[in-house]
Amino acid sequence: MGYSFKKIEKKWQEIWEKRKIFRARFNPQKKKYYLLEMFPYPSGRIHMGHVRNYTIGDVVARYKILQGYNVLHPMGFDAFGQPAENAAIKNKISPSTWTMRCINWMRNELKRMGFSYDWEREISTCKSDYYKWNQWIFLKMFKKGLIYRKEAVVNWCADCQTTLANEEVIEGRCWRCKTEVIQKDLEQWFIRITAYKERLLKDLEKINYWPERVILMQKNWLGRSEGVEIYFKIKDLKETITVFTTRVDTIFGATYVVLAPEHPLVKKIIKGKTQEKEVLNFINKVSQKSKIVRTAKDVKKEGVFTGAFAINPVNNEAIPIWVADYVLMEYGTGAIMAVPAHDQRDFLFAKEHNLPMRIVIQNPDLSIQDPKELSEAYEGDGLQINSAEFNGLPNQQAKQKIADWMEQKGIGRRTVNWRIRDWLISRQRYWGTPIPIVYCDKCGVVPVSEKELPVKLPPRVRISGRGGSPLNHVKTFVQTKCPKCKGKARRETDTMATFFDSSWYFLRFCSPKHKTAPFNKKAVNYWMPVDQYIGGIEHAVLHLLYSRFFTKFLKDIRLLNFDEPFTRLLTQGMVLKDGEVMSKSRGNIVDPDSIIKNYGADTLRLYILFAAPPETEMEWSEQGIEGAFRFLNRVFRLLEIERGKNQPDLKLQRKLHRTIKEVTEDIESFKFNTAIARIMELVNQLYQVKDTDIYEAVRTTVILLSPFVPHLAEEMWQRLGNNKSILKTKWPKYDPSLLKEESITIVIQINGKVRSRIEVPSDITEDKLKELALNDLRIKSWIQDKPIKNIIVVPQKLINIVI
RNA sequence: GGGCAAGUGGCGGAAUGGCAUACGCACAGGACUUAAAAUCCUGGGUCCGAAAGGACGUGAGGGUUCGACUCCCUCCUUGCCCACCA
Repeated sequence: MGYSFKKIEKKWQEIWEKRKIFRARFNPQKKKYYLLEMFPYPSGRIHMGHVRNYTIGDVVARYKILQGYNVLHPMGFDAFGQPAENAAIKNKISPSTWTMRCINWMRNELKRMGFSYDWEREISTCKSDYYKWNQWIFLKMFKKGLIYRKEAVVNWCADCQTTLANEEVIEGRCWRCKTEVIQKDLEQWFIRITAYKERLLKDLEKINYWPERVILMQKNWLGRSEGVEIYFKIKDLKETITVFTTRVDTIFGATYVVLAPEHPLVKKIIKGKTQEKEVLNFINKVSQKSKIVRTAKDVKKEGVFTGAFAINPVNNEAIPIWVADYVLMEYGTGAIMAVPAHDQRDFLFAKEHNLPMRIVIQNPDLSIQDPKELSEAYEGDGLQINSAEFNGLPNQQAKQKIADWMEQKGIGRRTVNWRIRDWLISRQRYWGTPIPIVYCDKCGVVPVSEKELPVKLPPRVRISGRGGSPLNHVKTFVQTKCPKCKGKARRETDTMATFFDSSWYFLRFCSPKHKTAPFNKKAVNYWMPVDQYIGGIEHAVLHLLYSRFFTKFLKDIRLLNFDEPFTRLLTQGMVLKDGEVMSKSRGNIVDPDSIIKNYGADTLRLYILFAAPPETEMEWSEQGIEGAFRFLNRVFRLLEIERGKNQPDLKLQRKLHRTIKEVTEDIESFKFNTAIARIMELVNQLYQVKDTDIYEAVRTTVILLSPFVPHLAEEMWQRLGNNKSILKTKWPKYDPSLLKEESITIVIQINGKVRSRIEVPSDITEDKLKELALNDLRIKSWIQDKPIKNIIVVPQKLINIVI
């Protein structure tokens, strides 16, 4: 029952489409607003997370349209990727057919939600007119030396049969299938994102409207840390071990050195030593372990002595060199100086293997001098001891002095270490952008020339899911001519990681059909940067960091005139059911389609916006849906209330204008839940007034509601006698003179507790107010004859009498 | 282990130094109806009290303030992010 949402929603969706109401036109005369939501992977069905994300965006888009902005609000599909291959194997259809089917299905679902997209700008990354430009950008980066191929220890997912970027390894597991990731030695393509690390860090300061925690996550991911590189000569060998430390103040306490098992010097220093075999066995054992086992908390740190010694350059002491699994090749130099008295990990390892300790920083609370008395490492500040000429200095000062001294003597150097690695982008997969590279026996690695783009993905490829890149088996693809010497050559068969595709799609939306470049420069410099970006927190590092990097690169090759792509970012909260994230594996999914069918898109939109503020998690409730539906019916019935004779009284006028003010401010600050609550209050009041002409009030209410429930608003708008779309009207303005009440309730407190309330004219003087308060009967009986110490008056609000 | 959020009625949530619990859900009562649904109206933190009214009350404890859900300190719980990061 209820209003006929099915008919109404269909009707307006057709009208919007027919009248091309959301078509965005390039127009430098008009102030632009680029609103973007993260485009979906076309899995086939939209889920509540999508609905929430896109509804939030749609409110902003429609609000900005009513504010008179030239709004760009596009949608597309992040269509390459592995699930399509898995589906292809399972359903015996090609990834392409499967993906296109999913896209069609999803586009329909999105349209049924009534979102204000300019569908003429739709893009799919799996189409060659899109991925051609992936290849083009790849070649530009290649030319600038930002793309290289090298053999490296890489993350390998045995289940997906492909490599993974560091960013795609979550807690030691594949981000997609959760299989434990192992390390493999492979030749792979990398993007030198590290060349941009300083700018990626520094420009975070320019970003003022992102959630603080996203900025922080990016900072942590870049992981800049200042320290000192120290050179340890190896005794009886012409080699040097370089270690990195942030605690150079503890150098005099270094009692051994540890190399990562993968460290290239290990094999050299054990050669011919009695320990050689034992060390090799140990290295072998460690390499068998997956990353998740190796970094597990409760696992004991293991290691072996190499038989070799290193010379501590500050005191020429010979200290033993160990190999241990707690030192990682990926971080720093893959070698550390161990200071067991002042580093808990070194402490535990030293205890386990009976290695010596030396205290060099005095703990001010605990004057232990004998390391045997230590129960744990002391990592705090204190005065230097056992540190030669630096004794007695506070360690933070000593840090600087020791670094200066080491630099002078050439035994160390200040340096900055970063956590971020270069970005591994090759995947041994079919459903992705072919890497535009050719291998020629004569000329070596040769980039495909721009004119030959796109290197098209061949259709009808057998995908087994096993045994490396499927493109390897496609002769017509692999066999090609060398772009340089025209001789026989072989194509690269790896494809690009799909994060490459999504790192610049927001630029393509500005001119999606542009033929001669990835985007039209004029269009992109008009629409960009994205004014408001909306999506999930899960992309806080991966996608957002890569997109920032692409933008900076494209600026450097003079295609863009800005270097940050997203001005504002909103990360929406997840949709929960029974306190848990909605997911297939938990079986607690609510299908948006069934809600649309039973209550309509407007009800779904209203509920999802009203249930919680956009940034926090929201709990799904079927009863909440009922409530939203009931409210919309109540709104719709406003049309049936007969027009009364009386003009709206001041009370209603004031309510109306206060509501305009509050709703406007709430939308601006993304407090949609309270914006809707304010409108509900207004509607409640419209039902209270009797025999009054509420036409104007209803008209305004409908506009205020239109960003949230656009179909219902359009229908009511039309029935109120308007023949143009409500989107062609203007957002209402409030009359400031109507915000002031003529009488207000003042709270009277005694010692901070509410004891009485009085109604007074709003322009009352302070003295008059005090007098009224003190003469209030209830207050009088509270005060009696107690002395009044103080009276605090908060204008328009309260008066506090201290006795 | 480090960092960042958050903790308010039976439930979702509101209030960011000034009336705690707006708005909605659920619940209860009433009106309409032959009846039900729908709709409309009313009620509601807890405890004491017949009532008027009072006491207590925003995870726990302390502090600042005339006044604290809000600011500060300590702790507890939950969530998220990072993590043998040298």
